[in-house]
Amino acid sequence: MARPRANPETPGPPDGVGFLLSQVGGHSSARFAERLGPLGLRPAHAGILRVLDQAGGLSQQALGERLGVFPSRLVGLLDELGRLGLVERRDSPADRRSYALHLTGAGREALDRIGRVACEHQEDLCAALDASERAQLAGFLARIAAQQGLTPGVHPGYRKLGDPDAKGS
Amino acid sequence: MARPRANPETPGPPDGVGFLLSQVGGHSSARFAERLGPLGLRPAHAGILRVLDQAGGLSQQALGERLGVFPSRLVGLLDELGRLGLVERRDSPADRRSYALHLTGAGREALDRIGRVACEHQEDLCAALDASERAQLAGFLARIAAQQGLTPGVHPGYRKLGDPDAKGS
DNA sequence: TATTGTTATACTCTATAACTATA
DNA sequence: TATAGTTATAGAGTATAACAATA
Repeated sequence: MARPRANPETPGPPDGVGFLLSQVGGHSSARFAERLGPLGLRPAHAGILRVLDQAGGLSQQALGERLGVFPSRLVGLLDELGRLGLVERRDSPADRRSYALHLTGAGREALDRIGRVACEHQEDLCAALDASERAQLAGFLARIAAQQGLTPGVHPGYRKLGDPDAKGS
Repeated sequence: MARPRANPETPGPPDGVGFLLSQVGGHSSARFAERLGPLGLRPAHAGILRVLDQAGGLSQQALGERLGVFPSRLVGLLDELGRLGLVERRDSPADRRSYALHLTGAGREALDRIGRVACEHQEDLCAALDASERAQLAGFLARIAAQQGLTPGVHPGYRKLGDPDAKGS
């Protein structure tokens, strides 16, 4: 009764910012994953390398908490990174139960390659925008991310269940 | 040898537009899925309802091709939508193998509810931006989507493998 | 013989739970 | 008893392949 709403070119929310963000964001994720494939890595690996580059010596638990990954999942990811020689599980000096995670030299090189891949990716993705527009877009997205409480540099794909900060209801 | 590159506040691509799009886009997808939960629907259902609202009478094959979904996956999704009474599989007049898919009245109502949910979602998501900025953002995203060859209104989450248009290499 | 939709199967990914060893 | 990491198990989701009915 309110309105028929059928077939009116769908002008409302379906083409709104919410959907466009999901759509273009999903495309960006998929394309980045494709570009990472030839390096033998997935996006989850890249995120770990990045964190360890900034904060070497983390334990698996600390790393898992920072990214929002379950410990059991982290085991496999670190196994793969170890097999590729990019990350080392060194014995922790104080506590013999835990490891101190460190990037190897090859790990830092891989991170450089990932950075170049990310640059190419971004270049391709933003081909429709000039430099000033890209800066504006980055500003908008960073503000949204901050207001929504997203952790800088941490992809929500890591977090699957059980937010630690559930104050909403 | 080139550069140490360790710990320099990560100024380069990691905080670039490519990552921000993935991050905020993933967040948008996750939050929208949460908001859809109480309606008993997932984003994939919403996309189907939307297409059928615009193009009623489609066969499952035609719908699958438009969205990039495998036929076998579509069966389950349409079963669920049928069970909820939102979509009807009517007999096709010409070809008795295929169905003609139609939204029911309840399906159109559900689509209205989804529209309201999407509006709330977008409102919450863009709280950091004023109206003019949201319009600019939407413009940027629409231009990127068009240049990247994304189909309007179709989420890349449907497409999992085997692009029909692989002309790149 | 080709096509529409379906069912059956297998595979990937990830969370939950049980377990080992240290503390 | 509690904690770090691991292994084992199970569940969700989805692609591939085999199938029945119709063309």
